Amino acid sequence: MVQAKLTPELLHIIAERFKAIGEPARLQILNTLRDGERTVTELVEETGLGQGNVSKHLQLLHTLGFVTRRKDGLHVYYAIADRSVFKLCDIMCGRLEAETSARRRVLAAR
Amino acid sequence: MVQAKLTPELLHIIAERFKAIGEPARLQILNTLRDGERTVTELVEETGLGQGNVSKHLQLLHTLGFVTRRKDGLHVYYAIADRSVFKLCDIMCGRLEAETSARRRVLAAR
DNA sequence: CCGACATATGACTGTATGGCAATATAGTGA
DNA sequence: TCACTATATTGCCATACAGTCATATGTCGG
Repeated sequence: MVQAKLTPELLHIIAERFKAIGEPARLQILNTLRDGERTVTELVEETGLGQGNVSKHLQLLHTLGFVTRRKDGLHVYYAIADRSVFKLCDIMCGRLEAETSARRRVLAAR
Repeated sequence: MVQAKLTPELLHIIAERFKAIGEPARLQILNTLRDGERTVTELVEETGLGQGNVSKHLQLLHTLGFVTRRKDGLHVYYAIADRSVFKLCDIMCGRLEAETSARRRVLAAR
């Protein structure tokens, strides 16, 4: 949150996007797309999620700008729209590691 | 998501934390804490949220490591635990701006 | 001890949402 | 046109959760 004016509307928009990636299935989909675009069927196979479920998640991810979508005949390809989403995840993982380290230090001090 | 092994468990833990900040009220609380620790009452006044509501959100934010908590007599002070949460928000805002710019470019090309 | 104050917590309600099953829709080739 | 395939969509159900209200709990000072 840059020191810009935080209107309730902006808070809502930001929160909405965090909520989108606050779902394991959607994170899994994004991670699967990490090394290249995929069709829905491929995502279904690689994630083990149901087809209808994947489709629903993709719709939301597309609507909120997390993935791009292109159609080629029968096939629809989805890909990561902006790789900064992985930066978000990296930061969150870093926090987790820092927390874990802090916990280990507490235990070691006993 | 660093190229580390992404177990379902890790996905869940990461998602849980994104979900925590995927709620406008909690973002508002974090933003209010941005320039210094506050008591619950101060947060209630400054956010306009209900006391019970604020308390509940704080409990979750504390449990997930977003805020620290210290007690001083009658008062409990909450503060930001790790300022990287604002880095998360900055990145998300940056994405929004990029999206908005891209949209303006599309419109201008008409 | 009691009253005031600050905070946490429990119960309830209404709304949102993930996952599933079924079906609709779109595209292709024979 | 029809059958097949890929994908999107709809409706339903169970669960999660935000917000509210009331109450419980802890602290302090007279």
